[in-house]
Amino acid sequence: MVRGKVQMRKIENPVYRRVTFCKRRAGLLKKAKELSVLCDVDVGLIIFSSRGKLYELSTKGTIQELVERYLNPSVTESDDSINVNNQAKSQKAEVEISVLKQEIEMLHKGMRNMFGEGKEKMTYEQLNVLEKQLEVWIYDIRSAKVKNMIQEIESLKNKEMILKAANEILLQEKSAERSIVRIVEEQSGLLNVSQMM
Amino acid sequence: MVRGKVQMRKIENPVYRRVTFCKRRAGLLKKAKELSVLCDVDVGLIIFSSRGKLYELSTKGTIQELVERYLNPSVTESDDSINVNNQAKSQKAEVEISVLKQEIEMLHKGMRNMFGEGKEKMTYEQLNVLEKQLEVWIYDIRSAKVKNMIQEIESLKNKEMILKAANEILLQEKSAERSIVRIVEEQSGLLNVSQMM
DNA sequence: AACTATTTATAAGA
DNA sequence: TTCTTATAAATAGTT
Repeated sequence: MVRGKVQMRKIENPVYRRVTFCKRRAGLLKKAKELSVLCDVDVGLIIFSSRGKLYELSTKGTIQELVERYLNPSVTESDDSINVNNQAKSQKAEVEISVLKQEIEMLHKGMRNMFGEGKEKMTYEQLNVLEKQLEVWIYDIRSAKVKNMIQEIESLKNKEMILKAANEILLQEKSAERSIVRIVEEQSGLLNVSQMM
Repeated sequence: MVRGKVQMRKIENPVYRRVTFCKRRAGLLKKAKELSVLCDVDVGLIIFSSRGKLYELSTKGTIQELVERYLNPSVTESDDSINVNNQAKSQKAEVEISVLKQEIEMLHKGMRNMFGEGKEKMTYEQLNVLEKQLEVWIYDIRSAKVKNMIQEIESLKNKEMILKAANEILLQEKSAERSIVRIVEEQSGLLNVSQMM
């Protein structure tokens, strides 16, 4: 029988783990079907056991079709820009993902720390004070340091753009001067002027 | 309260149906996560509401990856497929972002609940401990975010240096070519070559 | 796989 | 939506 709450972490004993997997898997599949029937929605569910065995349910078509149905609606772009745009998107997205992951990591850490100790007593008053404090800290971080750094980044990006433009102009001028050299060479009958250097 | 068994068929009243959907969906997602954690398995779950809204969970990578793993155990990237792949990546990333955002939302919710429910418990002593932990937490967030920005700044500074060096080289080459033009002018007896432009 | 003491989910009500 | 609460359902530990 059930004795106390179940700790939400991997069951280490492989026998118990397999039994629990079997029971809960059945329960999950049942619940998924029920949701689909009761609420008239489409549900796809895939479960990979640790040894690669697959259990799946999809209440309409195949799982793949469900996934495609999710992935497809959001794409309407001009043909030309799709590749570039996709790559840019992909990169931006990767950055965003890493930022979000960090944020999650930090939140997890914070939660763990808090739940580790924060079990006993604290007045509502005290909690309010603490919460305010937290908000102030967050505000400080966001508005002060981050702002500064964003400015620096912006300024560097500007510099980069200016330098790139300068480079382009220099390259153009250079090629123009090369043409002059070539013309002069032709007019003066000299060959291999560059050997003079 | 629950009155008698629930009939396993579509709930006709749209209001009840939506409420039930909301509750059972949350339950199903929770159970799916629990199964994943307790039994160390990978779970993918997609739910389409009747109005096309999507709710999804995937405990490892994206749902698409899970599906791919099912359909296509060994996926290697051929040159041809890079574009397609970029698009897929971009979309995958979007899915992942939505997942991460959901997770963050949940964590925030958890935090709020903690503050909301922790009424009138916790001694002053424990409050101090918690305060210290919050400080640590904030510090972590700060250093992580700042680290990211410092990296970006470093990378931009590098770019700047490279561009400056490139500029210098271009300038040198340009002036060298000018010299050549001058020499050629002198040797060929031509004047004001620049007027040719 | 079957049995139950418990926990967990959730339908209905607010 | 969210919360509360009575009841149904799921399931952990045991046999």
